[in-house]
Amino acid sequence: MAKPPLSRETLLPQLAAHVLNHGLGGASLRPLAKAAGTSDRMLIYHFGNKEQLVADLLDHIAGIYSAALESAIGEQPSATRQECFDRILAQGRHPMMQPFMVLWWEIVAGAARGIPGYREAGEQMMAKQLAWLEKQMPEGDPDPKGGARFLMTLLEGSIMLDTVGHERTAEEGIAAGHL
Amino acid sequence: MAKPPLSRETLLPQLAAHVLNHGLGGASLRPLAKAAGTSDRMLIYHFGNKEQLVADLLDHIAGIYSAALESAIGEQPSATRQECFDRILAQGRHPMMQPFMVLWWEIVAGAARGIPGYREAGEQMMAKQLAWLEKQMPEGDPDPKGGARFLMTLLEGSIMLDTVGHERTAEEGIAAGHL
DNA sequence: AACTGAATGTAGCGATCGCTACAAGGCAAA
DNA sequence: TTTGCCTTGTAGCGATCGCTACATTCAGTT
Repeated sequence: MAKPPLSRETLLPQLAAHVLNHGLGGASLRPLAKAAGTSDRMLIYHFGNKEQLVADLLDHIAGIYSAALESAIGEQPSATRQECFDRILAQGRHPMMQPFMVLWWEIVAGAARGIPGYREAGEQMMAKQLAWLEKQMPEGDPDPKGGARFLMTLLEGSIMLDTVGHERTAEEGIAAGHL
Repeated sequence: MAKPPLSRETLLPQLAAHVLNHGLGGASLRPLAKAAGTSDRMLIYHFGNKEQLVADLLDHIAGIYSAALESAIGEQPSATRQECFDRILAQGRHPMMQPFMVLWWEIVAGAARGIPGYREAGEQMMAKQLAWLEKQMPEGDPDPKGGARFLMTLLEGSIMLDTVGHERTAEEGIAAGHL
C-alpha cells in the first residue's frame, strides 16, 4: 500500500466527509485529522490555520453540492409548479439528505453570525441551487426565472419550518397559496 | 446596595441578554456567569448542568419573544397580503432585530442537529409567531389561517435567503409570485 | 556524496472547557 | 446554643482546544 500524497486537494474530500457526518461547528482539528488519516499538526501545516481550513472546506463542500445538483439534472420534467415544488421538497426531506441539511443550517447560522467564509459558501450554494431550479421549472412556465425564485423562497421556508417541527404549517400554507 | 437573590428566575434574564449579544453555541459557563454577576460554580448549582441551563434559557427566550410579539400587536392593519408581507419582512430586516436573527438561526441549526431543547424552543417560537401573524392578516382576507401559513413560509424563506446574501433572489421571487 | 528545502512525527505550550471536592457562611428550627 | 440545610467561595481536576518548537526523514539538485 503506497502512502498517498497529502495536500489540500487530497485532504479536503476526507475532511468534507467527516464534516457531513459530524457537523461543522463542533469539528476540532484532532478528530478532523484522524478522519483524514493525518495529524492536527499537518492540517495546520497545509492550511495555515483553522479559519482558513474551514473556509477552504466550505468552498470544497459547495463544489460537491454543485456537482451533486449537476448530476441530478434531467429527470422527467414537472408539468406544474406545484408538482415541481412537491418533488423537490420531498427530495429535500429524504433522510439521505439530512446530513446536508444539518450542515446547511450550520452554514446559515455561521453566515448570520458573520463567521468568515460561511456567507460566501451559502451564497454560492444557493446560487447553484437557484440555477438548477430554473432548469427544473415546468416546460411552458410563463416566467421560469421569477417562478424559480418564488419556489425557492417557499422551499427554503418549508424546509426551515420542517426543521423546527412545523411540517404541517408549511404544508397547510402551500395548500392555501394556490401555486 | 442590597445583594439581589440568585435563582433560576433572577439569573435567566441576564443570561438571555448575554446570549442575545454573544450567541448561544459559543457561550461557555464562565462568561455567562460573569454576565449574570455570579460564578460558573453557581450556574451549575442552580441548573444542574449546562445542557439543562441551555434548555431553560431557550425556554425563557421563547417567552421573551412571545412577549415582544404580544406587545407589538395592534398596529394599523394591512390592507393586502402583499402589504402585510412587506411590513413584516421590513421589520425582520431591521438592524435592531439582528441579534434575534442570529440566535434564531442558531436555534434552527441546533434543532437540525438534534441538540436537546433546540427543536422545542424553535417550535414554540414559530407557533407564537404564526398566531401573531394570523392576527396581522388583512381584515377581509378570504383565508386568514391558510394565508398566514403561506406568508410565514415565504417570510422565513426570504429571511434565510437574506442571511446568505440573496436578498434579491427573495425579492424577485415575491415580485413574480402574485401574492 | 553533500546540500537543501519540503514534509512529517513527537511533544508540549497556555488557554479554556464543563464540572466537582471541600469548607465555610447564613439562617431558621429545635 | 446546637443542629442542619441552603447557599456560596476557592481551588482545582482531567480533558480538549488551536497552535508551535524542535528534530528528523526524505526527495531532488548540484
